[in-house]
Amino acid sequence: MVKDTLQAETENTLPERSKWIFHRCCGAMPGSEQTRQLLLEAAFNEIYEYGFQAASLSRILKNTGVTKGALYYYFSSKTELGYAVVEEIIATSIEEFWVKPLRDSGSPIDTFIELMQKSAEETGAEMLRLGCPLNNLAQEMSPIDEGFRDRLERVYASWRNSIAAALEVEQQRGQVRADIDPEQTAIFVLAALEGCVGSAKAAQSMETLYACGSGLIEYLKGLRVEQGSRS
Amino acid sequence: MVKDTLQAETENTLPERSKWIFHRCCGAMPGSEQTRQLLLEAAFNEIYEYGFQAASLSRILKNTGVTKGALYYYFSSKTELGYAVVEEIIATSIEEFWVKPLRDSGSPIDTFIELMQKSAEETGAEMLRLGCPLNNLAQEMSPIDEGFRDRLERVYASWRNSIAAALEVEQQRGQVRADIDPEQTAIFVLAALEGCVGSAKAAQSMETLYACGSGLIEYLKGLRVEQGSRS
DNA sequence: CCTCATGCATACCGGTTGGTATGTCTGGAC
DNA sequence: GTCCAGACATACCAACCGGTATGCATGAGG
Repeated sequence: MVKDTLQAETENTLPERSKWIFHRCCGAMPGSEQTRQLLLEAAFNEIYEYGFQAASLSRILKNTGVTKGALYYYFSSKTELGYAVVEEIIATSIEEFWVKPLRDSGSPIDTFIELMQKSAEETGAEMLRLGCPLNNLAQEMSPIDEGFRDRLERVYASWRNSIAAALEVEQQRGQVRADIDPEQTAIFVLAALEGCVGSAKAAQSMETLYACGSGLIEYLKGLRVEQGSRS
Repeated sequence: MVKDTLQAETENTLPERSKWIFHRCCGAMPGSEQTRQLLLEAAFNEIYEYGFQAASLSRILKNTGVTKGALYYYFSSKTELGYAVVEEIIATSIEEFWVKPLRDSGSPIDTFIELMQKSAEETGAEMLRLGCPLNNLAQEMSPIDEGFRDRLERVYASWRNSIAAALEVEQQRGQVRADIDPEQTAIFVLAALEGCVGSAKAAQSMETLYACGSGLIEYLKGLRVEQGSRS
């Protein structure tokens, strides 16, 4: 029944949702790469909602209308599917949302603060309920699976480096205090950011998110050189 | 075989580990409360290692030598066992380690920093690998189980309040800047602290833990009123 | 000495899990 | 028309899951 609904006439016809994914992710895709992408997106959602260990392949298959044979044609195991989600969904979305804007920005600290606000606005509700996908996976899987740890840490490193570079740029321009270590500060800023999201999720409270975000923003502004007289 | 090893002669004789737990937790216990406590401790370890959802009752039973009948005699379900772990293991340990020392301290901010260092020294290795038990559970279960969220948030609230109270005390003494809001700052400090532990866990790197901790300590010191001239 | 509740121990259950083996359909090369 | 590989679909599997029903030893109370 589900199958009938999903596979309308020809097998190239996919349900509306998958078409959206199809267009959003990669433009034209050869042959059945759509199926793979569909699975990746569904796996991401499933993992985001339940965590990797509790993520159910059957549920992913039910949600996509894809069968188990197809899944195991593209991914050799649940773990490999998880790895692919990290590398192809999570990594790229962090890259697009944080790393590129920070790299291309004229005043990166302002950009960082704007991205925090943008993130709260755009994905606020989802983030409040489920937290940060990257951090969720890292907390769950880092201690028990090296493969996940490697891949996740690579994403973190890229993110962290983009923050450190931003701080260094502003430092050389004299916009940021000379006595801070950009690398170390970047580590702390990223930790605090993830901590804020996590706290808000734990409390399921938007107020916590804002209170916490304000704290971080104040900290960031405190990194700037004091201008004018004391106050 | 396992059973033979564990139940030596009389059924009051418990393995060495459980005796240690027995003494550590509650002093003399009437009758079979030992079994309950043994289960709680083992369940805590299992949950700490794998998370709640992936925690296996069979593994807990294997590790303790207790049987399923005994477990379900004390706890009506896996979920109730989890709740009990939060209330009787996690809550009390946070209370003992953080809340009481902060409440009884003369200079709470210094005490807080000392507790951070003490925590890194005492449970550093475990914390590096597995993170903070409270935060782990909160991140995993808050979105999907209200019962967990309630109980965990209560622990967080107590912890947070003890930090806010500490800041307020120092503020009234003129040791801490008057322009900060103790409540909001406490939220951020706690978030940053959990963020630091989480980052170190994600990276599985002691350097990250120290770098991150230093960042937080600097932030805390920045809350103090500037003494002497500008510098 | 009998009773009865406490404190377990054992056996079993239906459901779900990740994983696999085999079958089938289809479009393009020749 | 034939062949073959890519792209799935179906059926099945052992392992494990949380949970339950029942059996049984034991010490205290009457």
